[in-house]
Amino acid sequence: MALNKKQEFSELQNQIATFAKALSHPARVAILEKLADCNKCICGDIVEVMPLSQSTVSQHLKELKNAGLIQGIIEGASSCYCINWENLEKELETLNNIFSQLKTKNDSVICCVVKEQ
Amino acid sequence: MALNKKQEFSELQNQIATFAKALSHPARVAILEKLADCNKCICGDIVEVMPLSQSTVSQHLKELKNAGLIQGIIEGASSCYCINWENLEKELETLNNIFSQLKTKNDSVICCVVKEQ
DNA sequence: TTCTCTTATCGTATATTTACGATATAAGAT
DNA sequence: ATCTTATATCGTAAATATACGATAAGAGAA
Repeated sequence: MALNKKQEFSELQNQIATFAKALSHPARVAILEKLADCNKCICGDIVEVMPLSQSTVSQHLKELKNAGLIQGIIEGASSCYCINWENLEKELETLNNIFSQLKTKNDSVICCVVKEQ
Repeated sequence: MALNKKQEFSELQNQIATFAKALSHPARVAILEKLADCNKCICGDIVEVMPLSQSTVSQHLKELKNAGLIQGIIEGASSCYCINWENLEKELETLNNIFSQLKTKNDSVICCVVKEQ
């Protein structure tokens, strides 16, 4: 079957999973690094430094855009991409917050003791 | 085709992608929340609160374990799972570090200007 | 207009992920 | 020894992701 059970989880759980999924391929991490690095952010420049075809890079760009982590604008014949820092930092904060909350909870609880081996 | 190109990316890019992939399904986020919350961490307790079958939950637990985010020990007939905070926090820090470094770089650069629309 | 250049999308093949039921395994109870 | 209980693994079906070449679409040059 492999039915989609994602809607059975909370909004927040899905939000974190969606953000993480956007970062779950090294090519997309590499694209974000390149976008932060280059001062023109032209699609072709990204393709040039990636070990992937133009169409595959375009697909990864689309996924990052859908996740809200980057923005793209058309500049004549080419497209210019930028990191959407507002969203990216918001997502990062959500991720950090949830784990620091969990840590606090976990510290006050006697959980299974893992013996050193 | 769909050849695996992951080894063409850097160690760090792959490390981040692997961590993100572990968090890229809401069920695995839910498991981490449950592990932080319950004070017994028995596999069956997790299965009970999840909208998934025992075998599927077991599979997700295995992935979290492979990513180093949780640890499991056998306690008689059942298994007890715990969050591996040391690894989890290390991975989170790596993620935070890379983006704060990128942000610093990006701030000093004239990137494509996105017009407000 | 026609040619070229750039990027997005389509079609498609393959790989991986997700999900479940069935089964194996191992511990504890009877 | 047999039964039960708990969990991991196997087998498998379906969904999704990854990757590429081909093609479409739109801009700018000739």
